[in-house]
Amino acid sequence: MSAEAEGAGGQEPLSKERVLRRALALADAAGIEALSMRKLARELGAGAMSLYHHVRDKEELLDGMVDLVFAEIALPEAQADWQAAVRGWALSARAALARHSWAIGLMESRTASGPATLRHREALMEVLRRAGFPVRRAIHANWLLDSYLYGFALQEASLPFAGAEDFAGMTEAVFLPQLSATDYPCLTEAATVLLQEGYDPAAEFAYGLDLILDALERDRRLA
Amino acid sequence: MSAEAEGAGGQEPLSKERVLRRALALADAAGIEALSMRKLARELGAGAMSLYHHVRDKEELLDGMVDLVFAEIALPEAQADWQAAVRGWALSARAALARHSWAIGLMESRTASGPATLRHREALMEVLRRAGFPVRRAIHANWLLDSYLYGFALQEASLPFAGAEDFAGMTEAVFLPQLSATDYPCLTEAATVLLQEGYDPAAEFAYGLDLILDALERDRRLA
DNA sequence: CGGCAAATCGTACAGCGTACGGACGCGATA
DNA sequence: TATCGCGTCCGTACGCTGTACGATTTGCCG
Repeated sequence: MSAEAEGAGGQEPLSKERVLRRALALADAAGIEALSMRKLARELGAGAMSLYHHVRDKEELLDGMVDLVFAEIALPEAQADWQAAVRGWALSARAALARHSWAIGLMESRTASGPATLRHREALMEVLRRAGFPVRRAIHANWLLDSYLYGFALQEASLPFAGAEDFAGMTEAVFLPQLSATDYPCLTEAATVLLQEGYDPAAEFAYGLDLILDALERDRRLA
Repeated sequence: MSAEAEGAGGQEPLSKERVLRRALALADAAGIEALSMRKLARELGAGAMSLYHHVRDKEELLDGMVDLVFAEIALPEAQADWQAAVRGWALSARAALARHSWAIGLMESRTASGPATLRHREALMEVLRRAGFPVRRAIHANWLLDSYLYGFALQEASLPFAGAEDFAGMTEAVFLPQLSATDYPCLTEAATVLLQEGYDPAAEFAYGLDLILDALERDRRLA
């Protein structure tokens, strides 16, 4: 069942790359709290301490995993329409963070950015500068976009359901009864509406993103 | 040095309230990773297992701590100007999350909202509904505002420096050398500008917040 | 073959969350 | 007053964690 089969033994030699990829897979499958050095080593058909020849710490492992997630994000394409470039990048980033929902929670404790993360920050900043944002406004825009992206991912990760089908059942069975309709009228109203119309994280994200992009374009024009 | 002095013994009896407050103080002082049940109990002048009569799990402890932080946030005042109401709430929320920077990282793993958290969500939704947002748009606005708030707090928490004075030294000593100016021209440009002008998280937050509030007001009017 | 460096791993240690069961004090009941 | 139940407290123990240390194995070069 667990993936360490890969033939009969851990033949292919360990490497940072291989360790990181397995760690990512394990976190995806069992959650970040289930990722321990011993379990990871077992999956790789190795002893626990062998991992430390490819990774200084568990911290370094986690750093690498986050950077791997960022490497999945499509870089913003250099094109005439800066809004389209940023939009594509943001949608891709949200999807990646949703695929690996443990990653966003790791970011708070991680202070050093990996190469993939840096490359994205650089590319985004370049798009903004090219679009005509002065440095200072480009910085503001960058903070705003990153904040929205990370915050949305954080909320999405902390939702108690995974897919759209879980949503209906969960809301009806857990949320609404728990919510006193007299204490929280507006929230219950919102929950019932969401229950009827369904809930699509990607669409929700796009809605706010477009609002922000419009606002930034106005900001750019009067710069 | 550690705060368990409080006289000569742990005279005042334990209570969930007291446990939570101490836990919050410990996390503020030593970081969330330093918060263990044993250490917390020692600070309270109690045995480790005594805590479990006031808290089911460490999970429940963390839930309670997060809710305590939310209780520090000023509820949006019901006033004519919905933008001012939301603005005050958001600024207060960002400040609280910055005071307890461990809180935002906890949110990813926490799915159940405490009473203080629920009250804020309800109050914010009520302000939006009263301002004339239809249900669906109010939900969008709520997601957008929460996302920006949480994302900003997350970024602020993951900055490698604490105050404005650390910032200058850190940037000069760590960031810029690490950043190859040829590989990351836009980022180095941004860093040098920030270094000159200084960096104020509260002001940065307000900038993006006002952009969002303007965009939402436009959204509201054409609803 | 010898030898050396890199890679692997067994053992051990301190610390973690917490299950379990016992000890204590206190108000209600007989 | 004696007994009971109950809420609170806590000592001990178990299985797990990250990882320091030193021994062993492996692979390559002469």
